[in-house]
Amino acid sequence: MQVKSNKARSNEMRAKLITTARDLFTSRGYSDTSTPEIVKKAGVTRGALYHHFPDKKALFRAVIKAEAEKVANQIESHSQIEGSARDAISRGSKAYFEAISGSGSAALLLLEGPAVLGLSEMAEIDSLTSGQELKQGLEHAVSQGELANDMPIQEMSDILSAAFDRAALSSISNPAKKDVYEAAISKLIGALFQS
Amino acid sequence: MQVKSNKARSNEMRAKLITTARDLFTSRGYSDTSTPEIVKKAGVTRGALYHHFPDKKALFRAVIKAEAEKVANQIESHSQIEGSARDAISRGSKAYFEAISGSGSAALLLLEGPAVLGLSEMAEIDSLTSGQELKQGLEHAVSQGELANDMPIQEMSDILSAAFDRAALSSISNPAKKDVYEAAISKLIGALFQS
DNA sequence: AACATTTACATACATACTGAATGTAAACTC
DNA sequence: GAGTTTACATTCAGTATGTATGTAAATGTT
Repeated sequence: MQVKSNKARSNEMRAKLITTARDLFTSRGYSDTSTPEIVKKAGVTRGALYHHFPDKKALFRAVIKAEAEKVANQIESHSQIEGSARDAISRGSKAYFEAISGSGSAALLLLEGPAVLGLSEMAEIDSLTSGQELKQGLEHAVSQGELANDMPIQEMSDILSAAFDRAALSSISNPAKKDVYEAAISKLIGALFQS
Repeated sequence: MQVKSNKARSNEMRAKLITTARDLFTSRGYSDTSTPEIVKKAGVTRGALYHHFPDKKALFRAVIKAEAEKVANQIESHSQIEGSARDAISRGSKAYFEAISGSGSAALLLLEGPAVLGLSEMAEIDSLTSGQELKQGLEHAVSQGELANDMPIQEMSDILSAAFDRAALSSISNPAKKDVYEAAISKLIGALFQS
């Protein structure tokens, strides 16, 4: 009689490694977190880690993907598509702002991720999770005539999301100014729609 | 009779280490560049490196500061303070965009720097070099009545510069779209001033 | 149900890197 | 010009990554 199936064992091991690594990467950063530390805290050996992940970077990638999905889920649960396109974007950006600044892993997603995996891979991960929402919002706004149709949607969405990311990061290192950053974002969106 | 003064030796050694490290950090990133590699390419030993810099991160910091100054100098040589505040900001942002995307070390300054040194230290370095220009431009615009006086200048400058940075990075990984990103930035600035 | 094979992991090892300690020749000080 | 400091080179200790190997349990086969 078997105690546990291989698939279950693997899933549990992967989950344990990912969540443990997440905590350490979050508190100490990628390069200052060693694989011996991770496995020690997880109560396993490096053999397990290197059985499931080809290298340390792959574990990091898995952590980033899991976190990106968490953020995406939280956003989705707070987004409705009603009212004007502008309102939808305002709500969406606010939801993103809250989700990422409350996630406890903003630095991971917005600083370490791009540096370790590169911008293009991060963009790919984002596009699979939450990155599409803003772009779709802008598309909708253009199709509704709320924005000029010469708007470069992809690129504007790209640079706007960078502005949102920075607002979230700055809010975290300076919580007293969170409202001001939120206001700055609102102003920016408002300006875009008024022009 | 002495051949070379100590001060000169030190300056030359530091310069050699910094420029060599710059090239390697740029092409392979911070963590994938080892100090043995750096000193080998520079034709010296690790003793020299650790004599001049307390650790690898300090060398990286010196590289970043040198690059930030380069960018700042290039911007300064292209900036004039004439015309409206809005025009000044437009020209300034364009100068920044050109300087950073042509510097060959955009990824270093915008991706590795924040991840390795942290956002707050990078903000400090920026403030000593080029980071003040946008903020001053916005201040000027408010004082001239070109922008509403309830504008949160510091925070808007912060998130706008993040948008500029992203535009530069995206332009580098997708050079065909450079003009479009430039246009997106112009549009964003224009929107801010029109509202 | 018995045997063969694959999976999941632990252990052991080779290699490489960081940073500190130590040594030495040249430059500066008085 | 003797003593001290500076600028490096060399050596060493500790630790990290990734790989090779070993082993027990699970799974597949007949």
